[in-house]
Amino acid sequence: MVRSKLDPGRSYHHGDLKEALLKASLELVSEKGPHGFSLAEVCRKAGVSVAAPYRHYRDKEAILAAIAVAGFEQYYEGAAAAVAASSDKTFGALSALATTYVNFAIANPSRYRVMYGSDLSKAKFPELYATARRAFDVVFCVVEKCLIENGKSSENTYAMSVSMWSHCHGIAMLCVDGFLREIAMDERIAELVGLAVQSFVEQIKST
Amino acid sequence: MVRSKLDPGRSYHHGDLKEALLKASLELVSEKGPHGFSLAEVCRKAGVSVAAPYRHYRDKEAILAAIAVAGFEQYYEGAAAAVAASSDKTFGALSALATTYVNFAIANPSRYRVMYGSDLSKAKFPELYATARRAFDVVFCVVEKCLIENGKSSENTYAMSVSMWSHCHGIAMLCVDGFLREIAMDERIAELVGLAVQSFVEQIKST
DNA sequence: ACCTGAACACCGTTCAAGT
DNA sequence: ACCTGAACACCGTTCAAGT
Repeated sequence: MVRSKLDPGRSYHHGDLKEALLKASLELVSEKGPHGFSLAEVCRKAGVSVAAPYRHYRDKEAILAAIAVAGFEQYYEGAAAAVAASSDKTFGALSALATTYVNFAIANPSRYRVMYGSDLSKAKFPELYATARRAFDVVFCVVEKCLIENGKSSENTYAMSVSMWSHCHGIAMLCVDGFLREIAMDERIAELVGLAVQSFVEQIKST
Repeated sequence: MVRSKLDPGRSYHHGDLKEALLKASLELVSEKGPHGFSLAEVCRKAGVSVAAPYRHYRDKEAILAAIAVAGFEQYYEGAAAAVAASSDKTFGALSALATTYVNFAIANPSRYRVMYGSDLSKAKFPELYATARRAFDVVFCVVEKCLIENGKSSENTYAMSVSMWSHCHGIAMLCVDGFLREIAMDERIAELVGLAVQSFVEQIKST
């Protein structure tokens, strides 16, 4: 492969292999799922040797972490947009957010599972948790607004936000792990999200 | 190894290797987690060759399924006992059930992840989903009682039960996957379970 | 600096061969 | 019927060697 030295974006053999590997990884994980995902096949997809990734990522875990970070960022964009697009900034925004959350998981089941189920420690991948935290803050802000606008103390905002997150995460996880498909509820996900939001609303109104 | 022919419980070399492999698998998955779990190491633990398991389990997936089934059964026992021990058979039982659910996950994090995150299809492992369904039925019955005793229609029992399950599952999953530990909420799990139950109660009372 | 080729340890699975 | 030994394809990781 001959490359011009006047082509600054491209390095020796490949030119931004790091990005190409991430792209191939995102594709492969969507195709084969987290369990079928292998670094070797990513390399084949990217057309490089199996040793090539180690110049750009510490190990397989680091690539999974990159997938996870990309996932949280992608979700964050959608979540922020959903809240921004909502005319009602309290319960309406919360409903839009919950729907966005679960829809993201359903649209990207394998990525979603990598995001949460890869045993990626905070010590090794602080960026991952920072990105996840940024995504969580969207819920936090909406919940806080719900509490304040309804004349409630906001001291419980954190716990209430985690509770709402948990509820959506439970729906999303059961769904992507196949436990709602198998128990015959796949076309009623919207109903479940509705119940989650409703129970949250009733809880705020009653306390 | 010499064995008497008068010893009927023990077969050729090992004697109930199937059970021994399951036991070793349960230990190993608890030690190393779902990602560190390997069939080869299970064989080393059980003192047999790597080919030995294939006489008793179709493949690695089948052993994971056996772990999952054992997990759902163990949880089921605890859940049924918790409901039975509760004097209040409606919201009190529901609260006990939710606590039992999340505590099971926290006490057996790796097993819990195998139960839900192993991509075990209903087609290949119908027994797994039958056992999971049995566990779900405990929630279903309690939720039904909650609705009826509070003068509500029970036509929504199924969706409400799945909603409650999702909420607990979300808390449990975020916890075992390390997302509550990292966001500093590990000693407030009971509070989260309390909020989940409370939101459910308010929802029933208000509809 | 970036990538390849070859090597190593490890794993899942199969199959002929042993008891 | 149950298990072993050997084999095969595959994977993650390392490292000397190439450009």
